[in-house]
Amino acid sequence: MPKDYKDTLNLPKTDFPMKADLSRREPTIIGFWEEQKIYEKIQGKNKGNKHYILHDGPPYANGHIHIGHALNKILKDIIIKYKSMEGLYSPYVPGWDCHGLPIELQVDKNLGDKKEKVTIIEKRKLCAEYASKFVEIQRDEFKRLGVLGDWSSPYLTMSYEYESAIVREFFHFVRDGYVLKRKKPVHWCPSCVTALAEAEVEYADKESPSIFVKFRVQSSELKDRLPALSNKKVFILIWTTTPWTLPANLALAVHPDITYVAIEHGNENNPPPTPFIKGGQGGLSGEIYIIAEERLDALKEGIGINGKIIAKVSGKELEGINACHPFIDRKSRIISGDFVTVSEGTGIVHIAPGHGEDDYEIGLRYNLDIYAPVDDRGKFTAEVGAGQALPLQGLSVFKSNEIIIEILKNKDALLKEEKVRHSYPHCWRCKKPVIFRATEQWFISVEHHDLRKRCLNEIDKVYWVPKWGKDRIYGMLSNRPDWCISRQRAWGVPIALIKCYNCGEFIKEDEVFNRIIKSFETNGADIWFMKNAEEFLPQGYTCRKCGGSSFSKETDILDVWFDSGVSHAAVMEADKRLSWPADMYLEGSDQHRGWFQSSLLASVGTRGKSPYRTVLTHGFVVDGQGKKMSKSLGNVIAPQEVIKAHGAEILRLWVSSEDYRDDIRISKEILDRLTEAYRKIRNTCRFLLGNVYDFDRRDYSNTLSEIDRWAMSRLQTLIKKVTLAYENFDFHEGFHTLYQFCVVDMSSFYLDVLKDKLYTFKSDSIERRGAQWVLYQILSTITRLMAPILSFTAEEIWGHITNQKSEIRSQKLPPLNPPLDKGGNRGGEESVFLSSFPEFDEKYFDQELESTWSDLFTVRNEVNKALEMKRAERFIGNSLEAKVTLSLPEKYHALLSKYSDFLPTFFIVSAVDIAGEHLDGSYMSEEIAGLEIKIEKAPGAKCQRCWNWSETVGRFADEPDICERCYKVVSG
RNA sequence: GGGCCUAUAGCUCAGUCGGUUAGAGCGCACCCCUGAUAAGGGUGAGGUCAUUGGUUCGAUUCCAAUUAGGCCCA
Repeated sequence: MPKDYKDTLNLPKTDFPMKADLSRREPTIIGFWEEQKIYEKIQGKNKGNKHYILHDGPPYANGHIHIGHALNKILKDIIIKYKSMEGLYSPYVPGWDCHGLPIELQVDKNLGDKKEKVTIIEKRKLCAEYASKFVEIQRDEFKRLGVLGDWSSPYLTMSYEYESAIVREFFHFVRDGYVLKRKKPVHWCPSCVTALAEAEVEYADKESPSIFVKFRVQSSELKDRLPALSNKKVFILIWTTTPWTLPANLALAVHPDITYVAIEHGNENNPPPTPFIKGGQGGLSGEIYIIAEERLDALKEGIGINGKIIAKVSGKELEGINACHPFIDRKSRIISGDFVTVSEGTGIVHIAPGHGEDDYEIGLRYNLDIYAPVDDRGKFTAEVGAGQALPLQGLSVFKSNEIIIEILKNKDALLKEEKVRHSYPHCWRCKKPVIFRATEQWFISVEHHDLRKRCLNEIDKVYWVPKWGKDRIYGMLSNRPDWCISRQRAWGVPIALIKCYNCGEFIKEDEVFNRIIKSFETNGADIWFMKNAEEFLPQGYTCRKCGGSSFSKETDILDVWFDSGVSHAAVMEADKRLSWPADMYLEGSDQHRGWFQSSLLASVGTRGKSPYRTVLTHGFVVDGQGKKMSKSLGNVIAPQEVIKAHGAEILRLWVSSEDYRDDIRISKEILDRLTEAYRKIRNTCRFLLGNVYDFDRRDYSNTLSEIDRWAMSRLQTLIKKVTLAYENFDFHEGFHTLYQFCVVDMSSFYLDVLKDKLYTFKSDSIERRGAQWVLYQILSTITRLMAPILSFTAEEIWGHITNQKSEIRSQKLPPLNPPLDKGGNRGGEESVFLSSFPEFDEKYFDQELESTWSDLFTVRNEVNKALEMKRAERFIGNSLEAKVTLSLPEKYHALLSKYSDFLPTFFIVSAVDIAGEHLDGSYMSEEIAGLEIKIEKAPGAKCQRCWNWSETVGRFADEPDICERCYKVVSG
């Protein structure tokens, strides 16, 4: 039994555990950050430095967080931590969106039958409580992700200050003339007598009439444009399933680019099969119908029209022609809209701007009246029929369908009638069909003072990541209608306007506005619902217009997008911790329509400038197949589950590893891969820690061997790449670069090669100390490079680096200071986040060295292949059993000869020879022409201490099992 | 149906301003080591660069269409 030399070696020592046990350890680290007030210390340290404000978009305070929230907050956290380590003042003030329908609905649901009895104030109180509850829950869930921020004082859109800021900003718009009241169709439940939000509408099957209606076109309208049709009975054909909207018909819409045909019904070559319709007078021979060409076949079959095409015309050419309303003495103009399709109907759409979304939009464009002669209970008003006697007044619209069909028949305007079953909106509460009906709503005009144009200009100045975000919001904003800001709801900030009871004039005086703002500031928006209108006015106030002295309050509330849209003013501008404008807004790509846009409008409208300099958007989280997550598909992955199974750190690593510009995938396999990657990084750091346990922390930078200088240069390259990745928000590139550094440069090469030196050399030898110095630099550097992403692990490692955690050290060593550890210990003893981000150091970067070594690696790879072949033959096991003989081509001969002493270490073999000629039985390289590699057993015997094979083993009588090199160490 | 976007190995990503056999790491297979050990090392097999057309001497790269998927609208 040979002597055991293990105790004479410097094997790695560390109490940094290999097993991360993240889900258990993470809460401890969060506790450490909280107790030590690390976030506050970061802010204190950077206060006064250049700002980098990332303004948090408020998530909705409803429900637990999902994986998309996690993605969003982690991305924000990575940026803020990076910027903070760079020395920028980058506070994180989280916020929540607290008002709005979903919360109100949930509260209604909880109230059940009691809902009708509670007052608005009581309900608002319940809503606030509900929102508070989820603010608490989400706050804990966000903190659990390792996100650092000012969690103790977030901004809430329902706080008094915020609510008063909302009305203040609203008044700003009012004062500048942006705000107007206008009719707009909304979903309306005639049975509950209330407006419904989209979320309150359920789609269910319903039977409706399906009718084809003729609109006569007078010859005079056609003379110039379509002379072929003049002097004939020409009709435009439309199809509808809501006959009751016909009294409100004001136009007919065609698609400008669709081809329409005029078909002469039942000409002599093609007599009509009469009677061919059920329940109508039908088409008469000789009548001409205009329909979309593509609908021709379907309509021949469906409604039996038949005949010769006598004209073809594009939609564009039809535009402007006036048709006659079938039963009201009114023109119905042909207009063109892109929403018209040929998928059903006739390719021509009946337009009632007061009763449809498209109809409304196109109606605005063509300046049509937003006409809806229907009251709150869904009954026709006296207005219906425009002065003509129609038997519709006071009749429910659903019941009037039959009568209207009867009228059409009598007027010979009905071409076909049948019933259809289709999906139709119903009220979620009473389950009855709803209608679309124009009601008075408040708007912010996007044309006033060129608001739209000014916003588009600002979009141009913002830096969009990824860059297509600009096109997206630009397109959306270019086409968006005026901003409808009123909601007929309880849970929100009221449109705090007061109107004269007598003349209807709204008060728009600063004095009144300021009183209201003040009142909201001290009492919250609830006060609006508690006091009379007069109480918000100065004593004895009279209407400036009519002198009236009684007033009423507007009771609609503001769209919640207005709430969050003014956060730039309510938070960034108002909060002492922040500043305006923000350097970054960072949200999912859905916010191009949402927050990015509402914030832009709110800011440009009142400040003339965009509230953000950079907008970064991420995609949505989808499953491993790229499909969206849904309960019904059963492919939902909750962040809470991932945290429980793997730890929040793995979630953070996931966020950093994927390209968030696109949709990002998550699956079991992805998480498994990341867990592996995590272990590799962790173990690399553990090995580094284990090998610097006895480092004396002196400066060895001037005594480095070439391989150490190579490692230092690679480290500089790493710093450069990772920093660039953070700067460009390409976190996944940073992750991949760091990971590959750990795997390729460190684990599989540098650390493997270094073991011999670290373990077997004299512990305080200059060679070993130099290597330790480098390992320390690497450890300190990569820990800080990973900190914004792998925050928990970086902090854990940092504790060991800075000596706080280590029980192994026998003596307290002096801390490392720059330049020994550049940036690592500038007040950063306590937390990695108080240290500085690593900086590229020109001094250690050596491009020439790296490129020389790149050639050496090419040869090394070939040697590995040769060794592997011999291993497969069972000729060798451990590579140290081998001696390598090289025959080299010209190009490599000089290079390798220069490194001949180093080559055994480099290849991790016991001996290397460079031969001048062809070698028998050698491996012939395919990579390098002329390279031959011969593998033989290394001469001598295996040294029991360093495991190298050497002919010097046995020369020392007192230590017969070890080599000369080891003998010197052991006996010295 | 419209706007914006995506598609490179099992996974996550590079790359090609159009030009010889398309890269990396992981995973996988096989092997070695047992002094990073629920670790470490080596070798290898994996891709018609979504499909189909077009431009070009030449396309994974440019263009168009299609398919699949995502967000926002309708």
